[in-house]
Amino acid sequence: MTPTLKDVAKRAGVSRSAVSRAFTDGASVSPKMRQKVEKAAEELGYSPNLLARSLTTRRTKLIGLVSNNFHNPIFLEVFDLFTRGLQDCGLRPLLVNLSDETDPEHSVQMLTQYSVDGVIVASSTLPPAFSKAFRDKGIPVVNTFGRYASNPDVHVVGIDNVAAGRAAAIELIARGYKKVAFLGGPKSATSTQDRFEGFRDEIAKHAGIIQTHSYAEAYSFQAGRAEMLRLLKAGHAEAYFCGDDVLSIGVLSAIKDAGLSVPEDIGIIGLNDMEMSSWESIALTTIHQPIKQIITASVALMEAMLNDPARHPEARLFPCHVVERGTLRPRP
Amino acid sequence: MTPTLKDVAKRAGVSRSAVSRAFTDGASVSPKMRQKVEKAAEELGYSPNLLARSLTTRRTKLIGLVSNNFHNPIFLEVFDLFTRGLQDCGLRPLLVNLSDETDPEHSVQMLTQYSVDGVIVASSTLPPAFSKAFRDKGIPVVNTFGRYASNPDVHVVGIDNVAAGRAAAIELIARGYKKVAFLGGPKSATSTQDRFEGFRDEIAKHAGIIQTHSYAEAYSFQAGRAEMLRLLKAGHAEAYFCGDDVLSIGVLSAIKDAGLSVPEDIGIIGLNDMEMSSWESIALTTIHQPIKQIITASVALMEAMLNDPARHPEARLFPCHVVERGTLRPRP
DNA sequence: TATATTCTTGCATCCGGTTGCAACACATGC
DNA sequence: GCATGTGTTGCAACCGGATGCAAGAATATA
Repeated sequence: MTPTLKDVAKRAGVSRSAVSRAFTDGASVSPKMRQKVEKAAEELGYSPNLLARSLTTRRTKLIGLVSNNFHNPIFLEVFDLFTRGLQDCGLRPLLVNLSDETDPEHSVQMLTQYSVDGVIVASSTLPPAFSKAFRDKGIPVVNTFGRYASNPDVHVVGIDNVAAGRAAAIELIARGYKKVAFLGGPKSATSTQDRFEGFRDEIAKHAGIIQTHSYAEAYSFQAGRAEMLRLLKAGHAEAYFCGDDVLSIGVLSAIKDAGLSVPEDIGIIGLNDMEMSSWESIALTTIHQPIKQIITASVALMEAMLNDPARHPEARLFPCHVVERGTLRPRP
Repeated sequence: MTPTLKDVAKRAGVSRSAVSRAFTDGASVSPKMRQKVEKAAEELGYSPNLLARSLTTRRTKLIGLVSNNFHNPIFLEVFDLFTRGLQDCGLRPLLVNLSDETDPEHSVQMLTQYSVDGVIVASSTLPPAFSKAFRDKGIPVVNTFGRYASNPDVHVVGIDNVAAGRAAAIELIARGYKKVAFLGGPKSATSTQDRFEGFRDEIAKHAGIIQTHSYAEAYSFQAGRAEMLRLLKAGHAEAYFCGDDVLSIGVLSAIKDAGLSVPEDIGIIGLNDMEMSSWESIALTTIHQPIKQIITASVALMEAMLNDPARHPEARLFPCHVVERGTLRPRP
C-alpha cells in the first residue's frame, strides 16, 4: 500500500498538519520540521495524493484535451505539442476522443465528474456549441482552431481562416488560373465555411474568373480522394484550393490515378503545411499554419484562465503564409 | 458551484447515505427512494464526483497512457484506438508524453499521485525498465508493442518481431536479391534488436547472400532519409528491410533524390502497414502489423488486470503478413 | 394476529488530504 | 524581568463520498 500522510506523521513523530504543510509551498513550517518530515517521507517513499488534495484545494491540475480528429496526421503534432506544453506547466491532459459523439452533454458531465480545471477543445470541426457547453458549466475553455469572433463565447486560438481563404485565392489568381475551385472539408465545420468565404469573396473581386466549390466528408485522405474522383468525372477546374493538406494529398492521389499530372493539368494548394507536405514525393504548395505558436498560446491562455477564471474571452489569431513547393504552376 | 451529495440529500429530504446508495449500483435502495433521489439529482444537475469517490473505492478509472512516439503517424491511429477502447470500458486515458524523459521514476511518481488504476506503455522504443518500474509500484501494466518473453515482467501485447524479421528476409530472398541490408530504427529499441535478429539469422541460412546493417536514429521520416543518404554515398545494397513504414518513406525520399528508382534500382520492404503506406504516391510493400487487434487485446488485458491485479503476466503476440505493393521487384 | 425474516435507512466513521484557529515557543524591546 | 510580537505547531473540522452497523419498516411465515 502506498504510504499516506498519517504514516509519515507517525514516523516523524509530528502531527498530520505538519506533514501537510511541509508539502504545501508557502505554508508556515520551520526548517527543522521540514527536514524531519522530508526525511520520514523519503524513507517511506511518500508523495501526496493529488486527488485527495484536490478535494479541498479545488484544483486537480487535470485538463480535458478534447478532439475529434484522429485521422489527420497534423493532429499527432498537435497532441505532441499539447502534452509537452501542459506537462511543462504541471498540468495533465485527460484525452477525450469525440469522434462519434454528437451530444456535448455527455462529455461535459464526464469531465465535470473528474473535476478538470479546464478544457481545451482542439478541433475546427466540432460545432461551437461544444466549447460553449463547457463554459456554461463554469469550466475554463480554450477552443484551439476555433472560429474567430470579435466577442467570442470562449477563448479562441488559431488562424484567420477567412484571410487564409483570401490568400489562397490571391495565389491562384497570380498564377493565371481562370477556372478555380474550393474543395473544402466538412461543410459544417466553421473552418471550412470561413475559408470558403474568404476564397469566394476574393475571387469574386476579379473579373473573368469562374469559380465552383464542393466539400469532402472529412479532413482525411480518403475523403479528399473520393471527392476528387467524383469531380474528375463531372468535369474539373484548373486549380483547387483544398481545405487542408491531408485532403490535398488525397486529391493528388486521385489526379494521378486519372492519368493527369500536377501542376501541368491541375494545380493544388493546401492549408496547414504539415511535416509530410514537405516530403519530396508530395511537395505540396500550401498555406503554413503556425501550429507551434498556436498551441503555445493555447496553453498560456489556459494557464492564465486558471488564475483568473473570470477573464474575458478573446480570440487570438496568428498569421499564415504561402509555402511554395511543386503543386501550382509558376507565375506567368 | 456544482451540487454535491449533501445538496441532493437536503433537497430530497433523505440522508446522504441514501443518495450515495442511489448512485452506487448493487446497493440496497428501494425503488421509491431511488426515484426520489433521482428526481432531486436531476433538478440540481448532480452527478457524483469521481475523484472523491475514488478515495474510498480506490478506483479512479484513470489509465496512464504513456508513449514517447509522437512523430510516427501510426501512433495517431494508436491513440485513436486506445482512447475509444478505453472510453468504451468506462476508463479514461491520462496521456503522458515521455519524449525526452530518461528516468522512469518521475513518471511513476506522477502517475502514482493521480492514483491511476493502471498504465499502458505504448512504445517499442522505451526500455523495458519503464514498464517494470510501474509494476514494481504495484500498478497494473500492459506494455503494448513490447518485447516478447516467455515469462515477462509485465503483460506484453504486440507482434513477434523476430518472426517479422524472418518474414522480411524470406521475402527478399524470394525476390532473388543477393545483397540485402537491414536499416533499423533506434539501436536501443527492443523492436529494432528483435527484427534484426530474425532478419540476420534467416539470411544467414541461405548461402551466397551478402548482408549488412545500420540504424536510423528514430522511427521517423527524417531519420530514415538521413541514414539512406549516408548509405547512398557509402555504397548501397540491392534491397533494404526498413525498421518501420515511416522510416521506409524517408528512405524512399532519399533514393528518389539520388536519381535512383524503386524497385528498379533498390528494393524496400517496411513494417507496419500504416494507412499512408497504401497511398498511391507511396505504395510501400510492407509487413502488416494488426494494430487494431493489438490494441483491442491491450485494453481487454488491462480490464482483466483491474479485476485481478495478481494475474500472471503473459505475452500475447499477433501474426503479421506481407502486403505487396510496389517497392520490391517481382519474384523471378 | 403474533413472530421471524428480509429490506431499507440513517448514523457515524473513514478515505487522504487542507486549513482556520488557538495555544505555545521564541526572540525582541523596554 | 516583563510585556509584546512573530513564527510554529496541533487540534478539530471540513472537502465529497462510501460503507459497516444497528434500528426501524416491510414482508413472509405460522
